[in-house]
Amino acid sequence: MIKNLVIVESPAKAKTIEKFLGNDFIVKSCFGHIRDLSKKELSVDIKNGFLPQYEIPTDKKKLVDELGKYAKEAQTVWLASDEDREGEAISWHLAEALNLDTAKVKRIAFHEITKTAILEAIENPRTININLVDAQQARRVLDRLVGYELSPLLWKKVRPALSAGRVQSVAVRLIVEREEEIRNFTSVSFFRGGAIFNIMIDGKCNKIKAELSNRFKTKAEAEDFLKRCVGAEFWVKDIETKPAKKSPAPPFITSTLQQDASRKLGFSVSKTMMIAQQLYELGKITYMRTDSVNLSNMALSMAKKEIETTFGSEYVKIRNYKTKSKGAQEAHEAIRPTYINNQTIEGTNDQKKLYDLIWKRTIASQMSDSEIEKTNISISSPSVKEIFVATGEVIKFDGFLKVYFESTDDDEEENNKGMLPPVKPGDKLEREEISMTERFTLQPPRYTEASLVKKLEELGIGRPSTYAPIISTIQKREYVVLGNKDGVERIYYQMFLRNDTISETHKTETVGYEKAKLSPTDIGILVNNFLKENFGDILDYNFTASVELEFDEIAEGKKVWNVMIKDFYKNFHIKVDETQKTAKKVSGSRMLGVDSVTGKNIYVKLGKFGGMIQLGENADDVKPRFVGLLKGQSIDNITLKDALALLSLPRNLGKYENEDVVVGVGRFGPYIRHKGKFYSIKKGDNPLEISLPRSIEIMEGKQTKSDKYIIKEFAENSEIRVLNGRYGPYISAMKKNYKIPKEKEPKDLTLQDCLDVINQVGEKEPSKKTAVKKNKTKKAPKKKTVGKAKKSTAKKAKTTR
DNA sequence: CAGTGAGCGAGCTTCCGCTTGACTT
Repeated sequence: MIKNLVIVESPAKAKTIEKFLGNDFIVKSCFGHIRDLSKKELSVDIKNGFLPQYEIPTDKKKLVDELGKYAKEAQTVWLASDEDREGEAISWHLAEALNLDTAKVKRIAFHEITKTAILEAIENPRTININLVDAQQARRVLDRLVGYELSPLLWKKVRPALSAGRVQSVAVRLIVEREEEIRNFTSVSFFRGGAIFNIMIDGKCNKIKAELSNRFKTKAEAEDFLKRCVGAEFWVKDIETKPAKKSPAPPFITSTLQQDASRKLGFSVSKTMMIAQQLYELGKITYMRTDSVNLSNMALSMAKKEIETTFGSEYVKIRNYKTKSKGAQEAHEAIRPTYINNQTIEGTNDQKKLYDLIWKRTIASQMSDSEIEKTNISISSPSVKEIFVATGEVIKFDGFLKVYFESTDDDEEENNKGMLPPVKPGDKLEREEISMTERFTLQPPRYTEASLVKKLEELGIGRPSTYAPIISTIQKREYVVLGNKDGVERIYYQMFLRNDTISETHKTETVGYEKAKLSPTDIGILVNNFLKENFGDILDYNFTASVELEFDEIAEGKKVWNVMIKDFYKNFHIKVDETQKTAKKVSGSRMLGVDSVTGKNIYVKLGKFGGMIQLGENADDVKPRFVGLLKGQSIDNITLKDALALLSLPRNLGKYENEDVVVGVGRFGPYIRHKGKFYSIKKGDNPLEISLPRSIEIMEGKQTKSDKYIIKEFAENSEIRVLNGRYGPYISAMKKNYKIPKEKEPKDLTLQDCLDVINQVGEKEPSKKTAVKKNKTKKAPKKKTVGKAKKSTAKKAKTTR
């Protein structure tokens, strides 16, 4: 006989809470939602008040049965799902699916996992708030209607298996439009002035670096300025010192953790979440999917104590932060260490790094402001009207900067400004050098995973639990790709005035180097244009915000959920029908020009297998010619010249071993054909330019590569082989793969060695659970990690003259 | 492995938000 059953969402939470409650309580987890609309069909009865048809997914059936058994036995069932819209719905679904007697159901909620918070919740139970549940149903049904009516439209009008939705389609739109901005951007150059002055103080020479307060648009103007400075003498005109303050950033929430881990640790969004999940399950940090910057009173007092003992009481400043983000539901605390007195933890390197970041941010959020003194020295000359300014910064009190420095995406070489020498107005300065450097306006940056999350959060689109999945969905659908771009070299001019002589040099720098940035694909651009044209209201950046307002009204009982849905659906569905009937199939077809040899039209369009060039009309008696685009080419930016080059394929390079070597583009990309055999041309070689000798090299290289694939074969048993795979050498036997023991050299393995390995693994089979877990921790973070975000203008100064 | 792309029509695909687990050497 069970007295009390408590159901929470997360199993880790269940474990913790069980410790706080006495023996009269058993705590179980429902692992999130237990019912949903069927995946197979719409499952919304449109004719019948949009009644949702819920079902228990197969992988949840066992769990629901189990919970049902406990609930039946229990005197009281405490539904303790999160206190937000989704959480309320989870409680309601539990009550419905478990067939709970209302008399024995009590709804409780707590925002922090502390004993006092939980006991207090138990003291103050309530009933399920059906208005809030209805708001969730409205959200769920709206998303289903949008997703399941727009997606099939795309299958018909663009390409099968595509998808659209309230969230993902806006995410794609952001990336597509940023790319358009970049394409329409033209970089403008200007000249920035700088100077180095010297002054003797107490027999010591001090240098002052200063910047000219205005810029010049042209080289001529810049040069003119230097000419005017010939012979000029400079004095300190004015000194201004003012105190400044910097305040720490609020504690982490999901989005800010993702951004900071991306900038400082180079983690991808999904990697951050995976490591955070591990830390949470180990009891090291609080819940990692949260939109609240709030810290519990217990956490605040722990932080206070920790700061006092580590840094001193003058470093303490307890603060309450207010959540700013749109649509925040604040069901949890901010992300913080469970025990703030643990400055470090045991664990993997990644776990340690992420914990360190969380610890520092949490601690810093409760520390004093840093106090800075800023000094501006203005320097002028009677001969020129322009003014130089030297700026210096002195930290009077470091405050929170002692532990944590918040970086931003767009910090332009803010070199740490040091102290300035103690000069007085009227001091004469010796002019060592005045320089003019050509700079360029920067194009808008492409989104990183983390900066996309930031933008989505600003728009109130998506939730902490969905940021990482959104990014993977839009990549899985091939709407966007995460890629790197090599920089290009650019020349810039520099002029100097030294000893009243003007000199000029030009230098080169590498710009536009990018790592792990999101850019749209052809299909992403086409789908976005299609949706924007026909469903502009849903793609509107404010769509989510405006429906959220309505959900809030439903939650407050001011609106009826299915009336709201009806109002929305009426116009939406008409538009879907209309588009279905009238819109033409989208291929992105564009005429590039006319082929001078055949006189036929040349088009570029998106075919079943990607972008292609078409020569001639579909309606012609003769079938048109097709050539696939090369990697890096897109239907969006290809030119007639590129198309003509592609149409020149397949190209005969000449003879090798008395047979023709032909280069072309086919099903699997560019290839070389020789004696009926195909050889793929990999990245780095261009089929339009490749030479005969290089082709021969590739053909010969191919043989050695396939040789390398098989390390060892055994005459006695052809089913067992030692192979070289993606993750290194392994044993393959009867379609199963085995790890090679560390102490063995792959190429020296005998058949017996292999059999031993296979048999050993067979013995281990029964202890599945431990074996699996071991595996998991060992190789989990092997996925490619995103490198540290680098500045887009990496200077590689190299004097060429 | 194999070097397409027309058109026909079968049967398939899809949303967002809660949670973790999983047979990758």
